[in-house]
Amino acid sequence: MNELEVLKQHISKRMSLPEEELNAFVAAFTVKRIKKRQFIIQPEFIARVRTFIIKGAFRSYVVGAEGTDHTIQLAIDDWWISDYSSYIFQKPATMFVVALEDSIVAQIEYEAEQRLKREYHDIETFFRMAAEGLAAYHQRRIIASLTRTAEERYNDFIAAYPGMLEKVPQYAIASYLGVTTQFISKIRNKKAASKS
Amino acid sequence: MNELEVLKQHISKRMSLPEEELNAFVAAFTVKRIKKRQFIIQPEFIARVRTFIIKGAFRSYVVGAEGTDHTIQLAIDDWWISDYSSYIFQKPATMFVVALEDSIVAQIEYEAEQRLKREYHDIETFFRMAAEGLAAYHQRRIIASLTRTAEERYNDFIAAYPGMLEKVPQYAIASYLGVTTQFISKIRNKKAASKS
DNA sequence: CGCGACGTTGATTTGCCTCAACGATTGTGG
DNA sequence: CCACAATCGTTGAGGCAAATCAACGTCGCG
Repeated sequence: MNELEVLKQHISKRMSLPEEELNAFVAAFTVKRIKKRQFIIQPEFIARVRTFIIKGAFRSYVVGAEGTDHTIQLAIDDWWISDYSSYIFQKPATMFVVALEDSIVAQIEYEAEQRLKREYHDIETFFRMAAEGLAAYHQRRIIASLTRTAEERYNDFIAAYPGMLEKVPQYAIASYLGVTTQFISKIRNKKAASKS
Repeated sequence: MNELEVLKQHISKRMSLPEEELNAFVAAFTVKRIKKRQFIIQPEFIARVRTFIIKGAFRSYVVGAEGTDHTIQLAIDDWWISDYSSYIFQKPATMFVVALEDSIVAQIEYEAEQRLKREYHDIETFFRMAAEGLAAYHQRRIIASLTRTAEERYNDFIAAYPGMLEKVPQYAIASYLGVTTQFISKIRNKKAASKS
């Protein structure tokens, strides 16, 4: 039970729901433990659940034609992760989603989510707002990729998500930003040099 | 009235609504004519309306530090356009949105949209699905920018949106794809050469 | 007609990648 | 619990995709 408390607070911070409704919502989730390097989604399979991270870290990525992988999302405590398109449209995934460390998550089945949204107007609203926030977030990332250099994007990233630096390996951040790990490395030691 | 027919069909294609609800929805929109080069959104101002394009073409863009502009969205008949973050969060815009040709649009006020979503569960659902679709669309663009070369992105773009090529000037497409017009030009004449 | 908007072409430059080799951790099987 | 292998990050040399700079052609429109 206790672990779902985190999810409960995540929800009520965003939207005030009547006690009964909040309980019905949270009750639809199942807590699960995921080991480091374990995949929760793989290409070809349909993402049947939406995953909330109670504690831990995940990375979603696609593998390009040349075999290099590209990070689509990085997520730690109190975030959601999935192959979004696969989950929303219930079509085969194109991404991998893997745990970067031993994690605890809460998952809701697609059908259960649909039922809740149908039954409770407020929960429909909750997911509408979540989707809007996600669209806005994606758009900021697009703007950053169009307007900023690799070095600026790295600095923006660590300023915006300081928690990520500790939990997430360098190569994941590099590939999220669309640069090589070597280049990140060069940025870092340039910064270190300029500080002394 | 007649012009709102296009909007009506756009909505009912995505979601079947009871006649009464559909009418209430469409009635909340106002038809407007916008001249080429006219701005419907500018930085600093709050985007108070969501705009559906009945006929025409628009471009939204931000101006980077160095003064060059970067296209965030291109939209033609049967699409929506706005400074999304500004509209959703009712905060000052950071983008320009400008008509690329004389256009006819249908606009809904933020408050009216909120009221409709509160009153009709189905309309809440409509906007939830719209936001999800947008998030998925943005995500595809992010994946393209991470995994594909400029040339591939250009070819993908014209394959996916052939209608854009005719209505939208080259420089707008270039800046949407994150490349220069010169580079697009080189791609095109390379393609022309290989065809002969 | 003349000017501004739009596109083209070629020469040069650059931000970031690739390749390669090497430390420092972390993890794991014997 | 040690040894050896992965995993992860660093450093440097060389290369390339796409940008920048510059000059010119063309169309549409006031």
